[in-house]
Amino acid sequence: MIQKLGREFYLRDTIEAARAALGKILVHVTPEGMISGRIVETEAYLRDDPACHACRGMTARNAAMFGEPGHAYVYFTYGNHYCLNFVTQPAGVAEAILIRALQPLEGIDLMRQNRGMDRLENLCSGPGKLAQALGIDLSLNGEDLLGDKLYVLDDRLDPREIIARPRVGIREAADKLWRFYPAQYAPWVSKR
DNA sequence: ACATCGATCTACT
DNA sequence: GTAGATCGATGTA
Repeated sequence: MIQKLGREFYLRDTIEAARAALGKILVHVTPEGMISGRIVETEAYLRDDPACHACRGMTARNAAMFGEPGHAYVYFTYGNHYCLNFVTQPAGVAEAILIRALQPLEGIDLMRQNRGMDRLENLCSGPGKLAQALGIDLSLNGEDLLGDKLYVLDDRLDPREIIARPRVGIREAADKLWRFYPAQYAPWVSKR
């Protein structure tokens, strides 16, 4: 029986959570139908990390990161794209994991429609892409991941090697290997 | 007020 | 491999 992840999954060390999220299934229930995919790439953002949106305190944009764990933090960037994060750690500790790629599972026709792209490997292989494919925007910022609209299902990941690399698109803390993906899912991730 | 730039993606060369 | 899109958040005046 596959279960929705509980609050305790998110209430812990963010790097551990970023690794543990690999293999889990992200589900968005939309009016057009259910869209889901397996999480195959994550990045950890910690409170004192200069690359983290919250490292200089709370603003209107990053407020969700300071809230309860197990909620979504969605932000808009580059004038075009939304990115989805899961808030970790207790309220007041602003940390999160960025969901960077999915292996498409359900609602693939909807994904193709939302993306205007056909190739399966190009539907969710990047944070902006997967948000577009799943129809995720700012209306889901702060959404409870234990609700019925946007949630995460537990699943087993083959206990093979998880690869750790520097995070993508940041200048600071380039020495930190806080981007994770399982070797066997490399075809679905944003970059090798 | 104004300038800069970003946890990106696509199209084009 | 590189440029252009596109706009809100943030920093500087």
